[in-house]
Amino acid sequence: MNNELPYHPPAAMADFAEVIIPLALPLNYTWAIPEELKASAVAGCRVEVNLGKSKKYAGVIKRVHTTPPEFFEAKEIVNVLDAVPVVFESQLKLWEWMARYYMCTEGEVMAAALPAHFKLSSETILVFNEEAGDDFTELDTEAFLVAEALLLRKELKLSEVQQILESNHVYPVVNRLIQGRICYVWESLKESYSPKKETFVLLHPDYDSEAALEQLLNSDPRLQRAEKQMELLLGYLHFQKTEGIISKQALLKKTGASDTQLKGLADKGILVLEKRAVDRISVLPKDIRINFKLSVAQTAALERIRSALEEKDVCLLHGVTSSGKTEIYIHLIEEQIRKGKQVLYMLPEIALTSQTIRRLQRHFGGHIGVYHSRFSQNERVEIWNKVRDGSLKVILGARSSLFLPFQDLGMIVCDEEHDTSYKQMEPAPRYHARDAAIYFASLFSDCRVVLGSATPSFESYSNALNGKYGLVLLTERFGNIELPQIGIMDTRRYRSKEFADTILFPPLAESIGGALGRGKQVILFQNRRGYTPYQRCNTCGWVPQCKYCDVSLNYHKVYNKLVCHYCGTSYPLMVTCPSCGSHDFIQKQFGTERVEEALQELFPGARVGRMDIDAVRGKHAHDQLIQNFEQQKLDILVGTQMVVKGLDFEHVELVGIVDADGILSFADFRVNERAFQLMEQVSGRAGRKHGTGSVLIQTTQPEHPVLLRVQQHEYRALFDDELPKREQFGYPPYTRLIRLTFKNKIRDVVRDAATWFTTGLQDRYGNYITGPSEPLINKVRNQYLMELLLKLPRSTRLIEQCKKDVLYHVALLHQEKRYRSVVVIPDVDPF
DNA sequence: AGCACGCCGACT
DNA sequence: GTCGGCGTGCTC
Repeated sequence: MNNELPYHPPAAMADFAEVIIPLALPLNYTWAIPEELKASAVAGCRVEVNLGKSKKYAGVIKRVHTTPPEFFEAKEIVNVLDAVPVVFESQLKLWEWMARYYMCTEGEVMAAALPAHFKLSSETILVFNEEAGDDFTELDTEAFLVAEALLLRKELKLSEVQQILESNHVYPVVNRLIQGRICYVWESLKESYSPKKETFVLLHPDYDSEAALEQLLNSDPRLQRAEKQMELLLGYLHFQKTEGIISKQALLKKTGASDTQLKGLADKGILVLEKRAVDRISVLPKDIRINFKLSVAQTAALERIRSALEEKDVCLLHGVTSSGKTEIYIHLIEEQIRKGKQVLYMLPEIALTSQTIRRLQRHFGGHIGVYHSRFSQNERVEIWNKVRDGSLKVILGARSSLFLPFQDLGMIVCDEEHDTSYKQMEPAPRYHARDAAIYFASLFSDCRVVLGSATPSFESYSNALNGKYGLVLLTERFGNIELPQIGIMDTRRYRSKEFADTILFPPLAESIGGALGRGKQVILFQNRRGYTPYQRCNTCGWVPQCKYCDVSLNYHKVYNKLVCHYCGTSYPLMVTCPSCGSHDFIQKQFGTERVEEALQELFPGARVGRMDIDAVRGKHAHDQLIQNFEQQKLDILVGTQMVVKGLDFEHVELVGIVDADGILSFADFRVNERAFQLMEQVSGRAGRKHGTGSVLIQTTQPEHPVLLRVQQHEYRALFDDELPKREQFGYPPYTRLIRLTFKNKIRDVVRDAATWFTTGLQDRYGNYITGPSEPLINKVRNQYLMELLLKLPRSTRLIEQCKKDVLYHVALLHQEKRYRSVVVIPDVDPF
């Protein structure tokens, strides 16, 4: 990897700019810099450019130079949109690296990196041609309607034309209007970030002097008969003295006055109402408060991390659940802030609850900023700017926070580093935030990475064992709480008819009852959402399928509908079987909703909460649910993966894993690693503060080796069990994977394309190719799929070469007429 | 990603 | 005959 940036000539001399456009263009385009913009067109700034016939985009200048393009005439940049670059050189380097490593375009990276509000949209506007007059009799009905509106309004957005015509197909009409010279088209870039405005109350400058104010209060005739207004004014003066500037909202709330009273004072010119832009991010005092003591074990771990980071760029902290890793991070973060450096603290999206945020804020106050997908675009722009100008020192964020414009980064913490949500699956860039973070850190002079997990990914763990990363172990739970007792329960004992519909078998049911009886809480983990996986014809066994995807539909009880979990399409319930005409449908039961229902039958008094994407879809629903459980307003929490993520509940005594078989039967080389991580993490939710908790696992394979490892909390042993198999079958960490997905709406075409493509790679990479094969789900959104897996030895040179060859062969494939429309999606390090 | 261009089926 | 469906190629 070449980290050297090309030499930048002084800005004043540069005539051309290489610009990244937020599109999947295979290479960056060049625009000419007009004389008047030469001073302001610098790398990292956004520019407004024309692309194609009429479209405008806001792109980012990657570099400026003096080499005129050979094969085309460069168009001129229309405008420079930023006085200060929105991104620094290090972001541009990260984008470039990501595009190369993950085989996508820089434009795709840019689209993912920038908050939507920086990616200005071009909005077509129709402008009325004044010379057209007002005789529209020659026009057809539709064009007439639009012309009338234009005559009246002079300008119309394309979206407004759509409204007028009640149709999305307005282009022909617009074309006719342009042909008839009724209007012309104007493309304007619209800045969509708008600062939040709040109305503030000020005293009119006439009363700035003590004397004038006194006169106003004592003898102004306008206030003599307005008792309420006088009251409000006095209230205002009081708050102004104690709190300085006050907003209208706050004033009215504190004084209990009405809007009318305030307006009265404003109309008399005594008070002034003024709209001002305010920060959306509430400002906390910027102090650092470390008011806890590390345990002996934590202190030792902290020391070892420090010394490991003197030699290595990355250190893996392998600490059992509840060992207090966060406190260690807090100390590490504090050191960086004191040095004036910035820190990025990454967590899986779902773990970014207000619980975690508040915890960090308690220590770092206003130094900390939070960045994740539930924030509005306006909020993201504000955080972006504060990271860029250095006023935020610590960012607590999900994977996309890696893209923030850090200038002086001293450390990146990647907590729960094994978590698969660090990998973006769809769309491009399909990057892994942990791996990209390690590259990103290398761009700064002195920036280290700390990875933390109770169940490290095998990749990271083997990097630690082979000395590439430092390794620090923390084997003791904070406060010396013991790890939970894990019971494995063989459900094959309950095969008789009477248990046909049972999902919570007697031992688990009894344990739940016991815990509830002691006033304790219970978490039940069920790996599947929805009520039941499918509806099935009881006569012929037919199962309803999605029209666009090759999957069975899931039944959702709340909506009383069938839903496809791949494309989201919902269908009404089946009444008649299309295959045999029977009306007898059964619902094979499971899923979180079914567990919830079983609980209500067994424990009618218990307060049960359900946590899965369906139940917590709203913005704050997830937080709310956690809070309710935390405050013991709920007794039992039933959930999918979501309950696993870094939550800390004091009163949970029992964790039940309803169906371990489902977890153990995934068809993936990583099943065992995953299953262990999942079960170990769920178990970690038990007994975090008051005594030992217990875990009960329901399974039909009680002798399964992974379950035995889980039972003994033997991470290392599991790693040692699994690694030889990885080596034998050529999987990570011994190899690097690249998965290629082929997509087309004709099944035979994808199949042949995949085979044709594979043949092309056979010569060089024959030994490393698995497939092509049809994936388990072979059709999604009406497109048939084929997959090819490349298992490459870990030689950077070979991998780089292979990526180039793959792209070249994709180009060759597209030269074949039959395969022209086959889409090939590379996924590097798929998960 | 748009959007224009161009080539085949069902309509005034 | 043409209107409009979508498959294909191009944008500095």
